[in-house]
Amino acid sequence: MSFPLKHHRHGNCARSALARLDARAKKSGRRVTDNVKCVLSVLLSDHRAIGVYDIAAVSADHGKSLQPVQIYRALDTLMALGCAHRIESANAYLACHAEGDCTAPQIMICTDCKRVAEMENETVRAALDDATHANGFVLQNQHVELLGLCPDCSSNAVQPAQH
Amino acid sequence: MSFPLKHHRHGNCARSALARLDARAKKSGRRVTDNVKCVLSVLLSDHRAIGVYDIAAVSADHGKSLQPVQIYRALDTLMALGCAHRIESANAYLACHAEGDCTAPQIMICTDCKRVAEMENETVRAALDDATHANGFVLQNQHVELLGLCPDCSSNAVQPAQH
DNA sequence: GCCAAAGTGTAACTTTATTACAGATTGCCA
DNA sequence: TGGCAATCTGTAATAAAGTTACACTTTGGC
Repeated sequence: MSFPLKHHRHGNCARSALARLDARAKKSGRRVTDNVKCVLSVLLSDHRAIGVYDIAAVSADHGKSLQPVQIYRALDTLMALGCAHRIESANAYLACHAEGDCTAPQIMICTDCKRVAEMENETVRAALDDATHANGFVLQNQHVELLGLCPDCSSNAVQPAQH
Repeated sequence: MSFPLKHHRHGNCARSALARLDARAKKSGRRVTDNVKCVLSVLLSDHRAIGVYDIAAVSADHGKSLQPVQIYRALDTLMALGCAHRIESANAYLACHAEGDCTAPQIMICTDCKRVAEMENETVRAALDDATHANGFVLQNQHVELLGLCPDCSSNAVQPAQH
């Protein structure tokens, strides 16, 4: 999933993410509890990564007060179900917007507007497999975080009058 | 640079890393202060990543007591000179063992013995360039951290008697 | 309706990283 | 050569991120 269009119907993409959570939880025998749903809703409110203590603040604003440990637990569930990702370089978390299984996404992070987009590029995956294999390394898991400018911000950058 | 052989001459690879630090500092007009040299020495003592508070402990054992902020400052210098890398997924730091400029390494981390190796694979780099470009994303910087088993640990895994 | 598994809530605490600020050192050049 | 700006140092306090411990509650299967 690439960067969303400026005026995309965000309600739809949030709704389908919640539906995926339900489906996957059922399949794996986990419960979709209030806390989990609440944390995912906060993550879904934006295509940006958000830290745990900010999740707590937003969630408190919405009338549901959660302690850090409760949010970490909810995030563990969401990540186990592939419904959220952790951005290592930002100590922050992100709702997954991919339709299918999204186990090893490459994550693009705009250094300007902070929006985040995932992709699962087959060529990148194959190149990483080959390169690690050539070193005798058995690849199990990966964190690929790409920093740069999203389409909107890079076109603004060459037209500074629009800032 | 791939995983070191078990009995490689570690003194040599540490010495050449310190020489690179001197050369690069001279070129960039920075000073190689005691603190910087001390922190790099600690990093060079192992092909594993080490956290700041552990660097402090090791360095104190060696008779040089450093506060966290002093170590963070030294690491900033080392990273700016390409002599150290941060492992985002471990909140830990690593001496760079590459000979040339090492601005965007792919880092392999053994989940068993914790040793770390860098590579700068051209095919991976090109694949990431292409994939981001196809999304209209201007790539500036990247964190590629690959978790798995190093050659030694993966061969042990299929011969459990050797554990 | 009982029981084990899973989830909740609260508190204290550990680990990682940053801010603030006053003082010392260095290298340049006037 | 001595003064000054830039850089580096040391200390303390604090912020931010993540974990542990533990007693309690809910849930779903039998």
